[in-house]
Order: sequence, then C-alpha cells, then structure tokens
Amino acid sequence: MKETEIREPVQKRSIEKKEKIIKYGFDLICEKGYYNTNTAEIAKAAGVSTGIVYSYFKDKHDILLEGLKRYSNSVFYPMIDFTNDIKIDDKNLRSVIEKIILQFIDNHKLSQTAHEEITSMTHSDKDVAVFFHESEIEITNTITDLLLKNNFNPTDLKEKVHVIINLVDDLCHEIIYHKHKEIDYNKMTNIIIDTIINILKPEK
Amino acid sequence: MKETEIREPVQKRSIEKKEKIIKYGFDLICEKGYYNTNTAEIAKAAGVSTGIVYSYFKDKHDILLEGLKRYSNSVFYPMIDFTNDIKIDDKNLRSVIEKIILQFIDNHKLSQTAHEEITSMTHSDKDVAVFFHESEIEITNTITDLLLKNNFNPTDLKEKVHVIINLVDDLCHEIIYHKHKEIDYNKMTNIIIDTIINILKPEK
Amino acid sequence: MKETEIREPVQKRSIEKKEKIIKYGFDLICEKGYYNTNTAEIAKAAGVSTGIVYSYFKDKHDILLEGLKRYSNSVFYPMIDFTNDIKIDDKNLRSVIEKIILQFIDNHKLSQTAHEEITSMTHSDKDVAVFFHESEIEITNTITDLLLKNNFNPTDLKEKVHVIINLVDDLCHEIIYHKHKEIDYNKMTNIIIDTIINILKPEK
Amino acid sequence: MKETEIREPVQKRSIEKKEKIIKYGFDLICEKGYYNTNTAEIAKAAGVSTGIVYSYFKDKHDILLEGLKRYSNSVFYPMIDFTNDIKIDDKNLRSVIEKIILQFIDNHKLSQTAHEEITSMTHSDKDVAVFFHESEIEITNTITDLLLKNNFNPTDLKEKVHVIINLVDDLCHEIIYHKHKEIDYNKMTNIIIDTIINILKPEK
DNA sequence: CATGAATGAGAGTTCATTCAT
DNA sequence: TATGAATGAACTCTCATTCAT
Repeated sequence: MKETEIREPVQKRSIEKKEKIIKYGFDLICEKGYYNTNTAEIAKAAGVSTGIVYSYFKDKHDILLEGLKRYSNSVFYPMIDFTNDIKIDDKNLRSVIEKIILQFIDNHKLSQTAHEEITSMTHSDKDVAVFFHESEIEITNTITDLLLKNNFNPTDLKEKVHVIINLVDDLCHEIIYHKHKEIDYNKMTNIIIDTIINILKPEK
Repeated sequence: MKETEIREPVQKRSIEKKEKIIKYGFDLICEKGYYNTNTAEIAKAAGVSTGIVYSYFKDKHDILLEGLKRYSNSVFYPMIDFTNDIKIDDKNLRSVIEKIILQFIDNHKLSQTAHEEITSMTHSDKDVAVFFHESEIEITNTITDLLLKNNFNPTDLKEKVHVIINLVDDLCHEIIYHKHKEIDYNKMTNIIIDTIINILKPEK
Repeated sequence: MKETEIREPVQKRSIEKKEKIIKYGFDLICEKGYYNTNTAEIAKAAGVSTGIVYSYFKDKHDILLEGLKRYSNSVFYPMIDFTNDIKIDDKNLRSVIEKIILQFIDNHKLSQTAHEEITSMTHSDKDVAVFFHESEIEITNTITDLLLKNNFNPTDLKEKVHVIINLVDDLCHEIIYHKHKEIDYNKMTNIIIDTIINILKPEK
Repeated sequence: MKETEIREPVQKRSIEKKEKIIKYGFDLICEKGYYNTNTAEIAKAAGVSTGIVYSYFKDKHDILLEGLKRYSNSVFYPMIDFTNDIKIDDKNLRSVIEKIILQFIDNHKLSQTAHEEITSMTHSDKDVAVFFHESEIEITNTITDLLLKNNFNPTDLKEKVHVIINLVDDLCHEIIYHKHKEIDYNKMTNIIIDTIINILKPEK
C-alpha cells in the first residue's frame, strides 16, 4: 500500500531534524490541539520542508505518538529522581510529597497544555490509548516499588498509589491552569497532602 | 452578513428531530471524537437531512455544546437527588457515598464516553472551556451546600469537596472504562470511601 | 417535468400577495444583489411563506423578471408623461431636458440600486438580455417619435436619441450614487444639457 | 485563526500557473458570471487542482480582483499610448479620437464580456466598488492631463473628460455587443465624435 | 389555498500526503 | 536527501425547491 520507505536517520544532521520535528511539532499540538495543527505548520516550526516530515514519520499521527513518548519520559522520571538518594519515612514524607508536587508543576508548565487534548484521543485512537495505559501502569508500579523499598505498608499498596497519583495529578492540573477562582489552592494542597499521608499510614 | 435564521422548533415532531440530532450527534461525537464525526454522519444517525441540522443549530460546534448541556444536567442532578429526602450523618455517610458512586457509574455508562474527548477541547475552544468551568463550580457549590445543611464541619469545606469530587470522578472513570487490569477496583473504592470520610470528619 | 402548476391569482388577496412578492423581492434583489438574496428572505419580506412563492412563480429567476417589467414600466413612462401636453421647441428644450433629468433621478432613487446588478445578468441570462434589449429599443423609439412629433430634425435622429439617452442615463447614475468627489455634478449637468441641445439642433 | 499562507510563486512554472488561474478564471467569470463559475471549473480551465488555487489566492473573490487589475491595466494604457508621441490639435483631434475608439474596441473584444457583470458587483462588493472607483478617477485624470499638456481649454475640463469617457465607453459597448439592430453604428460613431469635438472646443 | 419544515445537491475551502525537481 | 508545489478527497455549510400537513 504505502510505497515510501520510512527512514531511520543515521546521520547527525538527520537525527537532529527528526528531533526538531518531534519537539516543535509536539509543542504546537500541545498549544493548539492536534486537529488544529497542520503538517505545514509543524514543518515550518521545525525548520524543514513538508516533504521531509514524511521521510521520518508514517503520518501526522506518528508525530504525536513520538512526542508523547518523549514528553512522558522527560516528565515523570526526573520527578522522582531525587528519591533514589534518600530514605522516605514518616518524618520526611510530607516534604517529599511537597517536593514531588512542586516538580510536577514545574515540569508541566511548559507543555502540559496538551494533556487533556491528547488524553481525549484515548477514545478514538487505539495507539494513544495503549500508550497512556502502559504509561500509567509504569508510573504506578514505579512508585509502588519505591514505597515498598522504603518499608511502607504493602496492604493494597498498588491501589493506594493509584488513588494518590490521581489526587496529585488533579491538583497539579488545577494549579497549572488555575481554573477556579473560588478555590484556595494552598488549602487544597494541604488537604491533599494530609490525605495522602493518611492513606499511606499503617492501619492501627 | 449571515441571514439564515436558526429556528427553534415548536411542533412536536420538530422538537423530537432537534432532540435526535443532539442525542445521536453527541453520541457519535463521544464515540468517534468531535473532529472525526462529520455533519453528514450526524444527520444520518439522527435520520434527517444535512440541511435541517443547520436549521436548528448554528454549526457543528453548537451541536456539541447542546449535547454537553443535556449530558451534564442529566448526569449530575439525578445523582444527588435522593439526598434531599434524608439527613446525612456519621452513621449513613458511608452508604450515601457508596450510593452516589453507584449512581455516578450508572449514569455515565450511557454517555460518559465523551468526558475526556470533550474536556480536551477546553484548550482550543473557549465555549467548551466556559461550559466546564461553570459546571464544575456549580457542582462544587451544590455539594458544599448539601454538606453544610447537614452540619458538616465548614472549615475549608469548598476545597475539601473539590478534592472529593476529583476522587470520585477519577474512580468512576476507571471503573467505567476499567482501564487497568492490575488494579482491584473493589479495594480502590474502599480506599476512596475511607479517604472521603477521613477528609470530612471534624478535626480533633 | 415540472408537476406543480403555476397559478395566476384571481382573487384580490392573492393578487396582492403576488404583487408583494414582486415588490419586496425585487427591492431586496436591488439592494443586496440577486445571488445574495435568497427566497426565504423574499418570502419573509413579502410576508408570505416560502411555499407560496412557488405557487406564483416558476422559480427565483422569475421573480426577477417580473420585477424588471414593473420597474421599467413604472420608471420610464412617468418620466416623459408630461411631454404629451406641451410643445417642445428651441425655447423650452433646455427646461424640458432639465425636468426629465430631475424626474429620472427622482424615480431612480427608490430602486435604481439594481440597475447594474441586473444589467450584468445580461451576459449570463438570456431572458434578462432579451428584456433589456427590448426595453431599450422601446425607449429609443418612444423618444424619437416624441421629437419627430415636435418637428426636430429627423436626420439620424434615432442614433442621436440613443446617444442622448446614454448621456442622461450615465449622468443620473453618477448623481444618484455620487460616485466621484472630484467631479462637480452641476457643471457636468450643464455640459450634458448643452451637448444634448447641440446634438439636436438643425445642421447649419 | 487562519494560518494557511498565500504563496507568492517564484519559480517560472508556478508564476505561469498563477497567471493561468487569473486568465482562465477571469475569462470564465466574464463568460458565465461570477456566481455561476465555481472554483472547480476555474481550476480545471487553468489545468490545475482546486487546492493550488488556494495557495495563490485568498479566495475565489481574490481571483476576480486580480483579474480586474490585469484587465484594466492591459486595456486602458495601451489605448492612449500613442498619444505620447504626438501633439494633439484641432487638425488631428478627429483622427486621434477615431483611433482611440478603434483601439478601445479591439482591446475589449477579448474580455469585455465581463464589464457589466462585474460592474454590477459594485453594489454588493466593497472591494470591487473601490477598484472601479479608483480606476475611473485614474483614467479621468490621465486623460485630463493629456489634454492640458496639449493646450486644450482647461475650463471644467475634468467634467468634460468624464462626459466624453462615458460617451466612448457606451459607444464601444454597443459596438462590441452590437446590441441594437435598429441603430446604425457608423452614424452613431460620427455623432459621438462630433459631440466630443464640440465639447472640447474653446468657448466663443 | 397556505405553511414552513425538510431535502440534498453543490458550493467554497482545507490539508494530509505525494512527487517532480 | 531535500524541497515545496501540487493533488484531490473530504469537510462544513447554503439555499432553491418540494411536500406533508
């Protein structure tokens, strides 16, 4: 069906070109939405011709997928990196959570605009759905392992972590877009941290 | 410039037609995504001609908005309806939350497919953004009032309610789509109910 | 091919309806252009339903044609009506021309907006072309006869009248729309009257 | 909102393509009318795809405007070009006018079909109105200057020139379309030339 | 006779993708 | 390899005309 071969660039300049397309293309998609961004704009933003885009990517959709991978890897892991060097316990748990929330917010300020736009594609787009699914599992498992390593109560831990991730994710979303004037986000942050601590604490 | 008037149907058959366009149109949009659903399909699904769509709606976008209103009204209010007739207290709080969660899930099975698809449009679509914003405030306020009426601790109540809504919303989402095989959703539900009760309980 | 019979209305109310469609429809066409006026608007302006329009007219085009007939009859003949009662000679020629120009302008203020819009259709519309052709001949002949009756020099009179009609037509057009700020239309009127008198005067 | 850029073609083949769209598009519009010519036909006539039309033109309307410019420039200036090299005076005035009339007719045979079609748009189309307005002023001024340079009587000269242009324009129109069988156009031409000479001659 | 809801062909325009250079 | 001009299918929306009521 498709005649044109997709090249995997080997030369340095070509690799840079592919990276630029992913970076600037994904940024545009995040800003304006997938359907409101056309390939001509992506090519222009990346400083390449429209033709070359189709040397490196099967189609427009492919750019999105590659962007998603880059974005998710670059955001999540740095967020919990610092926990490798410390022992999490009752005493520093609050500050660890605070730090993660701050990093979450920091990392997202750049391109998070996309999150929901792309989350939405979950329903109409199999590839995107699979990506998010796997990504969420990975994050949940990574954090569960982290807590186990730090001797947290293992009962239903995976479920607890899942709830916590949702809480942090929602909180950060709102802070980033600061959607509701009626809500005091300092208070909300404290409520959430208290809640997380409560969820993680050993049963009496 | 644009002279074509948007009719508000008065005859019974016409009203049904408009409703069908909203219903089937919105369903299609939810299933396949807004950009992947075209007006011809919407008309066909509703059993009408493309022309009539533009008698009742300004444009395709307008169908989405009308769908959103129907969806949000028909989902949220029935969910808490039963609370008008009872007094919520420490003893029945758990069962009330359980009931709301069950209703939430029930109501959403029909059309919730849309939620993220359309949430996503928040970023590229002013009208959709405004709609969601107002809708979320309304829900938060309604539930806050409900709890105040039932003598719950008013400290930071709005923020607490907001956190709780997020928790329930996320939980239901996952249950409806049952995204993660690794997660035990019975356990997760219990964790969330415990968490909600903990959030709402008076400070010591 | 066409099943629906075009009715010629006989009842008074029906005749009035048909007249209203012609009047208000043609007015709209003149104001906004034939292609920018739709039948729904015409029906609304005439205070009738869209359906009834197609009882009295074959199609939209037919309304234009009927409007043209009314317009040309109602505009041209009143303009030279008064000349039936007087004798035109060298002494009153100037004032007769002035009077005709004034009447021309008066008559056109109402609906002349159309003239060029519809003139244009000459090229793409056979019926309109025929209408204008016949109308122009009729006017030329009527005025030629009028002048002959008043003993003007018959040499090349038809051609002279044709030139004169063009001159008056152009002048009135410009005055009605007052297109050019750079032109002094009092001066231009005088130049044209002088020119007409010169054209009509007997050769030496 | 609209991101698609209009390209200005630089390559020879592209320039030719753009020119072809203007030429064949304008020709079609002239023949069949603006509203009766669709972009698919224009593209086909020009031997290009519909898409490329929108690379070089903002919209269909833009093609018309470009066509108008080409047409007006290519018609008017060549018409009076020869007058740069000669001195116009009482002796050659008649032959100069004759020559201009002949050139006018020659030049228009190609595309004048459009004139009234497009003139008509004056009423419903701001851009077209402005174009014609400016074009008429330019022509009047150019000819006025030409006559002043040749020492014609400057009294009310601009108004006189305006009347003369109308006369010639109407004459040529009729000759080109040869509308009226009853009119002898040789006689009419002579009447008009006499009239022009009379208008331009110094007052006694 | 009259209505105006309904039709659906066809309009202008966009854009993912291809391909001649 | 790289370009960007070119393609044309597919989109949203309009409106002359019909027809059930």
